[in-house]
Amino acid sequence: MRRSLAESVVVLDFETTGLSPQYGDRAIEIGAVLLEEGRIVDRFQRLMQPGFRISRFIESYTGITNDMLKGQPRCEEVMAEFAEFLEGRNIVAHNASFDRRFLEAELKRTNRAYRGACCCSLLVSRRIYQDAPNHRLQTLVSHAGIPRTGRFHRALADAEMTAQVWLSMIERIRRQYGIKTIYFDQLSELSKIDRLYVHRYLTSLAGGG
DNA sequence: TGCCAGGCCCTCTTTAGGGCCTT
Repeated sequence: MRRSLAESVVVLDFETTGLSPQYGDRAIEIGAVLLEEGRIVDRFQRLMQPGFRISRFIESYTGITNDMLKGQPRCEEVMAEFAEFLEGRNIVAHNASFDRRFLEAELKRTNRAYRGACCCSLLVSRRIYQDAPNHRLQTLVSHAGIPRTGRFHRALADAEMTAQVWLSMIERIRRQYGIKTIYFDQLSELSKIDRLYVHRYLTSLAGGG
């Protein structure tokens, strides 16, 4: 894995027709922001046609309607464009296993593959915001005092707010442990360790050990 | 349509079950 700053990543979010690409679900919207040294420097947002009508539940859940999807490009076209935006950078997503499954499934249809690393803001938040009432994106935005940038469950708004939650967690670690520079792979490691050992792990980073 | 998938995480656990997250 290329060692990159934790604040220099692509934060990604998909809206989809359901929960499982293996059972035929497809992406209908992708939203992503490019973070460079803690600032949003680029954005990517596209609606796309999944090839079939979406359910009323998804229309209601996302606010994306079948009418809105008429005339939009097919997933394959959008994913080819997004692959250039991504350029092998590391990814952050809220419940990243979900977005990664769709990313890989949709890229595969264009004979591409994602080879970068992926870190889950949900898993990190369970360790950094152990005091939050729950770890849904909407709750964390409120818990961290982050302003809403749009409608929840739309891809770009969710990607932007996930990015702000991500930066907020990094800032909390910095402030609490006096760590100047945090790397992506260190937060990736943090997302896997037992919650009981979070303090010990971050203290070791602060000490350079 | 949202019971459906998959992975994490807790506990009444580890030879398991169920809640939390994502759409």
